[in-house]
Amino acid sequence: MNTQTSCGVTAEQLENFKTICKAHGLRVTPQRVEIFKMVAQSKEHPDAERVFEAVRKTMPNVSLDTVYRTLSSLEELGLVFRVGFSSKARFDADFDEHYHFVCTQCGEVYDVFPAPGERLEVPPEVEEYGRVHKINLQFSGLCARCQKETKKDL
Amino acid sequence: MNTQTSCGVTAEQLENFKTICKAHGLRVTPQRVEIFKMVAQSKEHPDAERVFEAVRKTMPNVSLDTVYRTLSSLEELGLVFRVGFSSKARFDADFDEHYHFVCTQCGEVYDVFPAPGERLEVPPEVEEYGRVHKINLQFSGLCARCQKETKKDL
DNA sequence: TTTTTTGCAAATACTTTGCATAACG
DNA sequence: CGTTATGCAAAGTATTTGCAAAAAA
Repeated sequence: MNTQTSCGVTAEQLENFKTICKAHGLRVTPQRVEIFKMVAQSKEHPDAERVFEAVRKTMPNVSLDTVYRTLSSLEELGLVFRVGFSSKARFDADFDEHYHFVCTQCGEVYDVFPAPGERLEVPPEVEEYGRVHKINLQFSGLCARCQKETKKDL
Repeated sequence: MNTQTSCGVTAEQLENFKTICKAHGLRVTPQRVEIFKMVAQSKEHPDAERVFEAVRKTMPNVSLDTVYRTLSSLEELGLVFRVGFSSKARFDADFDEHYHFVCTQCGEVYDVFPAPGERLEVPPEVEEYGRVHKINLQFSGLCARCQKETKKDL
């Protein structure tokens, strides 16, 4: 069974990756290259373990912690991102339709209630995948408070 | 400093909670009541630890694992939900605007690319909280494959 | 050669589970 | 009373970290 992980990364993507690494003072190591290629060519939203298994095939002694470290680095460089939220679970009991603004710096979660006219509709193509029970819309960025904090520090 | 956890739960909410518990054969224990009240009245999207601390004030010997267990139960009953995603991190390197359909049963993540006309706009009120760097829109439900599986089992 | 990165192992964070006792209905 | 839920302690996952050796610039 082929879990469709293949397809390949373009030369430009790889160049871009190297350029960005260098621009941030990060060395272009074979581990980083392989890990980036794996995520970039995958269509399966792999977790760290999955990346580890895949990379291990061509590089038998990578370690899982290098995968974790590299994924974090790539994320900081903006070359890769996390699907959804993660880490610890947070709960809500407000079933009125609303969205969240999550601050990437302090982690604060703000509720955003849409004005009557601009509530989100489920696009019809989504229904092809299954029946939607819940919509989760999350905006992320630097919150106003952290923006101020950052300015103060300059 | 008051982290605005208060405000109170309505009598109807509490009645509803009790009714639903009973309907599902779950006992209405003081722990469940307190934990539900805490989440329902909170505006801060608390994590398990936070619920634990809060509930402990009025009920000094609740245990953290009861909080975890109860939050899971309440979630199954549909009285509470998780904000965002959780558990393990999954990565993506496709920066073309797209959304995800996540199957609540098998965990599969499907990409959904919006048609040109129906791309999501950032509602203006969101910008009040901060500058949006990333949008994460996730639909969840039972995927087509799991729907079939479920039918088969009957 | 200097600094960064890696692999290893150990630590940490979050969450779940087994079991005897306590509590609900 | 019978069954379910709780608290405790211990086990699991997911992820992070300290450190010496190895590799990049």
